[in-house]
Amino acid sequence: MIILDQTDKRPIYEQITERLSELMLRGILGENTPLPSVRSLAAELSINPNTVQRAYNELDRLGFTYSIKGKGNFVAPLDQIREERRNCLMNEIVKCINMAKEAGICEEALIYAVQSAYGTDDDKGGTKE
Amino acid sequence: MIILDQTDKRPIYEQITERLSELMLRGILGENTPLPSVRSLAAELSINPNTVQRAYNELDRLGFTYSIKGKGNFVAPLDQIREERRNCLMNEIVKCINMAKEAGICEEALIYAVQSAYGTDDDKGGTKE
DNA sequence: TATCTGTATTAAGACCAATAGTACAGTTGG
DNA sequence: CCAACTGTACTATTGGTCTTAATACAGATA
Repeated sequence: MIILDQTDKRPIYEQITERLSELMLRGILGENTPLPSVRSLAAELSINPNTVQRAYNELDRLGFTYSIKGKGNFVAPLDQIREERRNCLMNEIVKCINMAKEAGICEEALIYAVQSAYGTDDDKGGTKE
Repeated sequence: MIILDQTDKRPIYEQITERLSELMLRGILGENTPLPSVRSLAAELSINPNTVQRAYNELDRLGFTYSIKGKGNFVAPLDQIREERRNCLMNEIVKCINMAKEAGICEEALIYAVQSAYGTDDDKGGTKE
């Protein structure tokens, strides 16, 4: 479910947070699904329970999960989270586009990049997936 | 020339590196322009000379500047740097686009964002610049 | 009640950013 | 030549964060 990347320089708790939120955003972990317990995930990853708890705290703070004492941590309803995610991504993309413009990248190159990703360009690439 | 953001959690040397590379990419600091000396910039920013030197090392390593012992640090020829910058930005944008697709953002929204930035959308915004 | 769950706290070690101080090497102008 | 500038290198120390470690307490459940 989770694989830690030792070469990744980011903190372990951040890797866990990112990985789990990714699984939730993709729907692989559905609403109200219980996460592994703090202690069991720590044992599985051979890390300290405190580190797992820190990751879970982050997820809770960000609204990805809710926790019930004595029962566990559970995936929260994520429609609102997904909407925020989209807004956040659009902001990021607008920033990137403006930087691209400033760096001298032409509009057509960006349009083409979008069409390639969505498989709507004339012939190339997007046959798979 | 450089203003440090105390609220910025990134290291000081990174802020300096970013700010100076920005000035160079925009042509505000032209080719072969000498940067402030390690000690003078440190005095100006009220930080340690070692921190400035670390920033200058980064710029040198990235190809933004070249240094001559006893003379100073100078802005490097930047055509190649600009090209690398464009490649880097395009990679970033492709990543963003793919994340957007995965998050459920439609192709049209991205096309519109591009057109808005370049002022080629029908009526909105892009009157200035 | 035993055992699972989450939560909180404190202490210690490792690592990095940054400071401080010193030293050495090359350049330049008087 | 020499004083004063430049870059560069090195060690030591401080402060903060990440992580581990060891407890402790509280709620849920079979």
